Amino acid sequence: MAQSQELAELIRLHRKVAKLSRVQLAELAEVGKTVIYNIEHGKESVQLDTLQKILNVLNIKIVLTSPLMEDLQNTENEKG
Amino acid sequence: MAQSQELAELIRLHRKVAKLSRVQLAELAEVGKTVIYNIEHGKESVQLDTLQKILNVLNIKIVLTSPLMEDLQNTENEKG
DNA sequence: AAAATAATGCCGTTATAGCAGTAATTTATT
DNA sequence: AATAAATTACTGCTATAACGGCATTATTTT
Repeated sequence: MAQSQELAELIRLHRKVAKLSRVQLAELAEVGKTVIYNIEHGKESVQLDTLQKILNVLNIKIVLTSPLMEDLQNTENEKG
Repeated sequence: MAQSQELAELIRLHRKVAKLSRVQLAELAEVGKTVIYNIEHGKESVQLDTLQKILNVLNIKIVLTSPLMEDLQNTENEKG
């Protein structure tokens, strides 16, 4: 996934496009403003659930993929 | 993304398929075994970077998507 | 089936993520 | 261009994620 720097800019970009200040985003996401500050300053060490709250507000989805999951997906579709 | 329960089973499934014990996975991922134990027991509160280490070993990718990103992607491809 | 080996479960401790508050800086208003 | 308003930066504090160690349970070997 995104390196810390990328995550930082991803969040920042989405926040800016949404015309939100950090405090506003923090309030909407129901997290402290420090988290957003930290993330945007390249700190990769964020709780998954905290990040999720922020991503939800910004309409960003986390998708997990793997060869195994794709295989299972395919097998699922081939049944018949 | 996956709820905690789903993440738990996602990790467990991949670990099992890879024939790894928690301790082995922990060592490969260079994290404590407690983290894996916690995740597999449905604890959503995990550090992103810690989770990343585990997912790397299990060959699971985190992908972030959003309408905005897709728009930018499209605009990028339409240049010409 | 006993012994040995391995895996899982759980606990006390420690480092730190996330918190609210305040200072500094930037932007908007008159 | 002052003043006000808003945003960002930084700080000390607290709750807890992650750690290793030990106990328990499961699996394998003889």
